[in-house]
Amino acid sequence: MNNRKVEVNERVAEGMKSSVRVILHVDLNSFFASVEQSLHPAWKGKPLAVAKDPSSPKSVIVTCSYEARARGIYTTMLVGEARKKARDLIVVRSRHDIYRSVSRQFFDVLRSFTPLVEPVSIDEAYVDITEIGGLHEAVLIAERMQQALLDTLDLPCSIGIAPNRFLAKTASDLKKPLGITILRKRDVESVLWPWPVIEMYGVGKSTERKLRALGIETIGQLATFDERVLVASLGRVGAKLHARANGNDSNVVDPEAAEDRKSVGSSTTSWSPIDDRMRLLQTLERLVENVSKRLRTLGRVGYTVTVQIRYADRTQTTKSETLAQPIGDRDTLYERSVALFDESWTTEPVRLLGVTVSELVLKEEAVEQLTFSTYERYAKEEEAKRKRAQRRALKEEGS
DNA sequence: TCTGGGGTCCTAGGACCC
DNA sequence: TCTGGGGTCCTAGGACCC
Repeated sequence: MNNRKVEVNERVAEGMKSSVRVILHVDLNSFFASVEQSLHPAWKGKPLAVAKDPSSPKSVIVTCSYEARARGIYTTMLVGEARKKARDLIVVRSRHDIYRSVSRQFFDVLRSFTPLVEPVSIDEAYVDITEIGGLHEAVLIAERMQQALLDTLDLPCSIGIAPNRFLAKTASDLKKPLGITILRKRDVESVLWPWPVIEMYGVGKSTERKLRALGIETIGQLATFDERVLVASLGRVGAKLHARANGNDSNVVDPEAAEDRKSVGSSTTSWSPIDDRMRLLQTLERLVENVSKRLRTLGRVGYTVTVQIRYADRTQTTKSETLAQPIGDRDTLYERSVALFDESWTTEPVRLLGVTVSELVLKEEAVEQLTFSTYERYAKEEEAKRKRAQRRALKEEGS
């Protein structure tokens, strides 16, 4: 009996009992640097780094080409350090507007294969190809996708093929640049289990520490550990990591997920901490303008404003406020941000200042709500606010 | 190697309502 | 009138990712 037939039968059987899917994770290789190289072909094959301010040695590198990596350059390295390490390094100013627009084209290329595309960040997406081919055509589809991205956008990518998001994501990391890697459920034990837990997507330094306290060092140990103990120690994260270590991930590819942005923010770090209120407010104003502009482009407004302050000693605080009506315009946003800033600033020198607007809604919907149910909501919120203020006053009186 | 800016999701406590 | 349980919203902070 021919193999293909067996495979197809297997697939049908699998599909009937557990709705097995075929998921791709597509990851653009050193995205910003690749965009710059495609716009300046003379830079191809050369060590190239992208930084916010190439003229400042203290600016940090955001991305760099593989040629730069080969010379020991890495993301977050200071421009000054990098130039010392590679004398012939080309450092270019980052141009986020261009990257965002190329990113949209990237997703469009993926959508020309299937609508089941979920963008997850500026340079990566999940694609569910179950309906357009399934497992036995997956490699072919991945190859065509990779070629299409090279042909139309001149961008290299790595693709992971797997039955779920987590494994697809892990697979795309295995071969860079321009890799195509399949990771089956049955490969989990031999491939993933020997790795130290820190290599796993979703495990950072803090979780690594907690896992080590439980005697867990490898993904295999995590997979076979008592899940109840993990949950007791790590909460929901424990259950999620335990599932992943066993190669399981039930999250589906949801094209709508990226549609509703959760927040828009802007922050800036100054090399020498600032303690002058006027200068801090000027910075705040710049941040507010940036956020407001981007909200306008997205056609969104938000209910919650958050101001973030990081002091010279790296301690950090956030102060946020949820409003009765969503805002987005520069003036109101600035006014609320200043109020939040003044409430939380200790007058200590500030290293980082940030403004974020969240609980976003479409502007039209916000207007609709206003004519509809918002009056009610507004009245309720105001009432709650008054009560809160009253209580506060009472408490202060008492003390 | 302690250095950025953009995000998402989770948790926990307090307030409030039913 | 007192007491309790359950659910939701708000806020602050933590962890993680690219």
